[in-house]
Amino acid sequence: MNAPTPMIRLTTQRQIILEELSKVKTHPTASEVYDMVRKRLPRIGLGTVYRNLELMAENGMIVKLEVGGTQKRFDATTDAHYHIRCSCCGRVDDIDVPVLDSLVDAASENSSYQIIGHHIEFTGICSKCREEDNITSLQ
Amino acid sequence: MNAPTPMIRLTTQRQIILEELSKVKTHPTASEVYDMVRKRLPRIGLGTVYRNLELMAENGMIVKLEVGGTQKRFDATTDAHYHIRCSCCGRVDDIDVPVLDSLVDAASENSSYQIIGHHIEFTGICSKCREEDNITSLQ
DNA sequence: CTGCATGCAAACCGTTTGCATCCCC
DNA sequence: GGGGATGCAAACGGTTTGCATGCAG
Repeated sequence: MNAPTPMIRLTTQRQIILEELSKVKTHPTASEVYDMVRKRLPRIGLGTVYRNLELMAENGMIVKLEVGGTQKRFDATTDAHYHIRCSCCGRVDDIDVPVLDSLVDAASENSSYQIIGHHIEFTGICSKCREEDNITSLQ
Repeated sequence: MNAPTPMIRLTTQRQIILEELSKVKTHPTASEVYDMVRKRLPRIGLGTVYRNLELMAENGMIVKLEVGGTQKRFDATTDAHYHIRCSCCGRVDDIDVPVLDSLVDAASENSSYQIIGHHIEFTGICSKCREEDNITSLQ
């Protein structure tokens, strides 16, 4: 499952990916991270970005957000918190609602699964899309 | 956004897709639905399945589950309820935890979004995967 | 030095779409 | 009869992977 971290090599690419991800409070997709990183490392490959985001997520350094929409998103903040996704443009923000750890207990009693965790995803329309009354297709 | 339902034509394909989806309590992916339907309509196209699942979701006849994992999943049960996804094999089941409508109010007070709804997704290991101590890569 | 990490490009997989034909209303 | 629906296949977008080379330890 999560191996005892077999020592994670500190390459320039990894440092910069982590730095750039930590800089933003949005929850960028892999290709958004790629764009940010490419400004500092123009020759980096998209594959490297994917490989390292995945690896850092496995090592608990960052979080891979399993949210709706077509693309995975990444978050350098690893404390438990919930998210809200704009049905219109797909952006994801943190939302300040207290974390309900008790839910896991409640769920454990009503399921044959061995429960690991939970996540709440709110959906709504962000203020930007409301301004632009962006009546495009909802994601 | 959601048009006032411009009358949805009752084709054989639609009926059978809906019937097959209603038959199961799992939450099949589009290609799983395709496989089920193909037993009764061998010439149906995968595109037709996608188009109709999408259309029925827009019309509120079924629900498209915006859950983690690589594929979207579909649910013929439209009442609000939460789900649990197996990190090991990706299957999704219903979970019997009371629906917390109050969350939306709490969220509304702490966000600039106009909130539409929410969904809770638990993650865990299903009993089948535990038996097989299926230590494959987690999704 | 040696093996893990990288850049590059091709492959992959789920989903969408264009188009000629079909068939429900 | 006509317009939406279908089957088919090609295109698409996001992600993964194979491979020769590079570089951290």
